[in-house]
Amino acid sequence: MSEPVSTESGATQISVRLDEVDRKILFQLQQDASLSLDQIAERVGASKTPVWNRIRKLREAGVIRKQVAILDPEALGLEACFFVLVRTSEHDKEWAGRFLKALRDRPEVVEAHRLAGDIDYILKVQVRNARAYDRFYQSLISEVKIHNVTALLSMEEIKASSALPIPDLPQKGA
Amino acid sequence: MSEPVSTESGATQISVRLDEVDRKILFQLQQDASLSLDQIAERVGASKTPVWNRIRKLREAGVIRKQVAILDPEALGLEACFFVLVRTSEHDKEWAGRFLKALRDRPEVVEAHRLAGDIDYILKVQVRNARAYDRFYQSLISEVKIHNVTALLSMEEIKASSALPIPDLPQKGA
DNA sequence: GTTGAAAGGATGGACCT
DNA sequence: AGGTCCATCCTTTCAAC
Repeated sequence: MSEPVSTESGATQISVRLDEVDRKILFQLQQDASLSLDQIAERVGASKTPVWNRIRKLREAGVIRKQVAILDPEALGLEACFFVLVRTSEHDKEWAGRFLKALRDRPEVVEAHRLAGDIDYILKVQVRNARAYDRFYQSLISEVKIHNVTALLSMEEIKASSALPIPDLPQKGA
Repeated sequence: MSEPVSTESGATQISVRLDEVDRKILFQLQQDASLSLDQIAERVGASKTPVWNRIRKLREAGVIRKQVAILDPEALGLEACFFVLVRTSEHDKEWAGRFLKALRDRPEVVEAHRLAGDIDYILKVQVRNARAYDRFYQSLISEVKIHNVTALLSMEEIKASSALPIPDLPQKGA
């Protein structure tokens, strides 16, 4: 028995070394996580047990965060998608905390990043229509003070990939 | 009861009527698609078979698109995320086709939208570092002519939800 | 909508290469 | 280390109520 490697759920392992097989497994799981072990094993050219052990380790190491269903926004009636560029004059901690909470509390904010440069934040907001966006916007600015907002309306989703690019293995002996 | 609607894999159903139970199921599956039927049934307050039938229908109707593993970008060494605002002078079909192909061919382009307004496109690009972004950028502009590019560097992912807001689902605190 | 039964997949052990 | 076989448990799937 080896001692259990304590890998907490939140712990991000920076230096996870992935070999070719790991990357193939991740590639498959990013495409379709409903595949059976057998199918994955076949596609990566290995057999069940080692594949299963690798998946388990990748989960424990936090490389695989979770497994989710991807829904169709249009089927849910969410036909409007906005990217919102936010500039603020206030940069104190207290403001940032309230802004953050305001974003977290609103499910229509699907993504939010703090940026470098003169634009402070970018949000991705998924709503039913322009009116719903305006309600969101009014509600947000009434909760936190924002200096300047630019909304970019998406006309067409050209590409939407939940799959991250999996980096190439550093070639040893190259 | 309605006649079976012919739902091809790609066909987007605009008018899918979802009841409370459907929405609860979708809510759960967006959070964690690795839950067993039993667990989902318990959480939505129904029992196995009807839940199973609903999930099946939601899949057939295209509301549930797929099931994927979500990976941790940092664990993969993808520590830089850029939002790229693209303006172009060329708006002909041929250019758009080549631009689209260029985006589709590059896995580091995780998301791309065509916009209304004076910015024509927004891209989300996930790469290892600034140098990798520059390589991407040089490669892209050498392939297609682009009038103006602004890159916004993410300093911090404040919120990243693969979950869409499901209309009319009572949020906690209501 | 509920129960339960049969089929198939996941998990992990033992053992071999 | 990975591969094979296997045994057990859990889940999905679907028939019957």
